[in-house]
Amino acid sequence: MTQRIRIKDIAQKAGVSPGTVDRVLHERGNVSAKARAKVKEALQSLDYSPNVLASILAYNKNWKIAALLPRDDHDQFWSQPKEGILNALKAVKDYGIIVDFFQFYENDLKDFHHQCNLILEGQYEAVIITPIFTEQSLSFLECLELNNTPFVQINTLLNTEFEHQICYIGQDSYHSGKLGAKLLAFGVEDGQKVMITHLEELVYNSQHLIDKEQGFKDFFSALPSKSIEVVTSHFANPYHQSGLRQFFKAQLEEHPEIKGIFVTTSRGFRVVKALDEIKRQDLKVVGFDLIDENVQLLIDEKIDFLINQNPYKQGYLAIINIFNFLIRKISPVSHQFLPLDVVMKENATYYSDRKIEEIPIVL
Amino acid sequence: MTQRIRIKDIAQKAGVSPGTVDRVLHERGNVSAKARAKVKEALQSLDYSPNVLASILAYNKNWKIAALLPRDDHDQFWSQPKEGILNALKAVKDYGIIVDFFQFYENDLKDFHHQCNLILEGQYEAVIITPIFTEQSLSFLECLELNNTPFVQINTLLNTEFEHQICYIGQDSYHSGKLGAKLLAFGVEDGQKVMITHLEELVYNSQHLIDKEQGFKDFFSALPSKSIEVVTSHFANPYHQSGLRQFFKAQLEEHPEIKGIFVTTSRGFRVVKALDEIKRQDLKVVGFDLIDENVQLLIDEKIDFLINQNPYKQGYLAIINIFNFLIRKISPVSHQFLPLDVVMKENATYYSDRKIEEIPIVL
DNA sequence: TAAAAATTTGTGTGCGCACACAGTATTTGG
DNA sequence: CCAAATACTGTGTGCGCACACAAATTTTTA
Repeated sequence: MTQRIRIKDIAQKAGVSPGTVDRVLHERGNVSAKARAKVKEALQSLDYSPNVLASILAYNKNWKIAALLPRDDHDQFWSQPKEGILNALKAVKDYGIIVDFFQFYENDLKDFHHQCNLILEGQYEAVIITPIFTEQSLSFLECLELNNTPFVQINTLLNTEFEHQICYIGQDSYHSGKLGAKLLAFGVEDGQKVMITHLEELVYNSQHLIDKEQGFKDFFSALPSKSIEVVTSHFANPYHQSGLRQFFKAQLEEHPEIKGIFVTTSRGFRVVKALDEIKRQDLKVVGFDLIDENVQLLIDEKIDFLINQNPYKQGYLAIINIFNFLIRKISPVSHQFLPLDVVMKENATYYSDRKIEEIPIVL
Repeated sequence: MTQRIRIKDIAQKAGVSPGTVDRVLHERGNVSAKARAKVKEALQSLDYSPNVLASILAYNKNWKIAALLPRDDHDQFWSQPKEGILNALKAVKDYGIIVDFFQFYENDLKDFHHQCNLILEGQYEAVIITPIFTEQSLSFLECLELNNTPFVQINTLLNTEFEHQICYIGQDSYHSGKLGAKLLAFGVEDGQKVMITHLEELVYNSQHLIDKEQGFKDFFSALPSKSIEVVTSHFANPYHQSGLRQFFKAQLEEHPEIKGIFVTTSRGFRVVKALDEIKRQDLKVVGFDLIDENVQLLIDEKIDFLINQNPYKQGYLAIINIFNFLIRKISPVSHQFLPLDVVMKENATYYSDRKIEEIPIVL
């Protein structure tokens, strides 16, 4: 029964009242130099650390947080950070943390802008943002800077210096591109080609896609053993299946040496579908994200590898970091790169089943 | 500012005193049927959930937990679950959780037995055990059953039914063997051979090694495209480097078709060293665990893949689950299989750097 | 039917901390 | 040198809950 040191114990040791200790701890001033010295010494020698439970209970304050994410009704990927946020919330709700969601249509700049304004009006104490539109996100973050509102970036990193940025949580996109290249290279011989495909509207307004492409290309240009050419392509509307089919047909006719495709978004399953339709099941496919359709194709051996971006964990950690920052006054590591999980048929279930991840919630 | 519902609110709504509500919540009896009904209804309609902070604070009780692990002064692997336990502890120490470590020499049955006895004498409220010796662990767990002491198994699973087992946390060894086989198969052609090597003294008293071997063999016997023979071997003393060299020399001379080696323990780096000494750098090597020596060889491209057993997380989750079980009265999922991480040169740093994992600590 | 016993209910205290306020010591200025 | 201003210090209350104990009510018994 190691007795924990309380403020009262410090006060006794220093020969002052608990109130004085409290003043020193919170730097509220109104403490004589002599008393402060005695208290500081007692704190040191008894190795005091506050009982956070009691502290929070006494604070009796709520913290409002805004979460700006794409809507998850069309794209299963975006339901995962949301789920992570909601689960982390279970862990910290007794600490007074409240989250409001602001979700925008993934291709709708105006909607994004609108949601940003709603957040600015709402007076939040911290913001979680998925800055998938580079320019618009930058101007929003500048507003937050002016408001002294701290924020966390998840999923996509805008690598600008901000005073009030708490941290970035997500993948190292550049290295995920490199890893994708390595995985694709397993099945590709000297002299053959590989293709990198972005299925996205505004590719070059999306930093993470640019970074993935760079990593992918750098891997192949640094390969000593084989010479493999990289074909770059993008297709704006991933929901237009017949267009997608035409697109791949044309690309593959132009480059018959292509043996593998790297899909930089979570739409790998659409690519496989298009390839199926044009009877090209022979190509290696490496994609991103464990959404149901992709995992099924992994099991069916139509996708070779998926790289997991840990979207669930991104949301979870965003809340935890905000909690640490706001309440525990702990400044976290500024760039938190989540693991680049290599998912294949043999280990897929251990990633897509999230039952374990929900357990570690500490109330 | 969503006002949280307190016991006081329930009492008011039900027209009774807070004491009565408390009695209903904790099923302490001494409540009339009428009062109980009113309280239960109020609890339902107001959707009460207790403020755990306040609850724990008022309990003012400590929980003693024993952790039985191999010593970590010879084997870096075992320092990781310990580290996980210590970090989880930071998260829950304010809830009154205290851990004592009992560490035994990894090859010393007597020492194991001795540590078990110390735990039994110590009156612990829960136990974390690494049951690497099957028989001896079973008899220890039976003692815990008699004492009504709940426990968590980590790392190795003894798949027996126990009444007081909280859960198992660790890898699915069988499937990790299968995964290892798949990874090794990338570099092996039809008609060639692969070897599985156990570097351990008491192989067949260690359930996880048996399971890995089975998974490994099952993969190759189910392979439709190629026919690859599996050579099974074990070497008792991993610290005897010259013996190890002799051992591999003999094995590889007997089976010159061997193109890859699967090492079922964390001693892959010793295998590579032995292979280096007999000038066989051409073999593919797949091993386990991100200990420094292994990671270095991964970066040097002398080990092709490592499978991460997440030992840190095992320790971390053990504490969290015990916390949930003892304090929050939540019975967790009985078998928590951690992901089978595929680690290679390109993503190694994202696994071996544990700075992020330490952040999510709540509290 | 009254007293004793058993059952049910309400009140008060403490967990460790944050913060308000009252109380005491020190400094300043006329 | 004394009052007023200022600087410092101690005490008390509440956060929501668990639990002990006192008070009130009902039931049992003679």
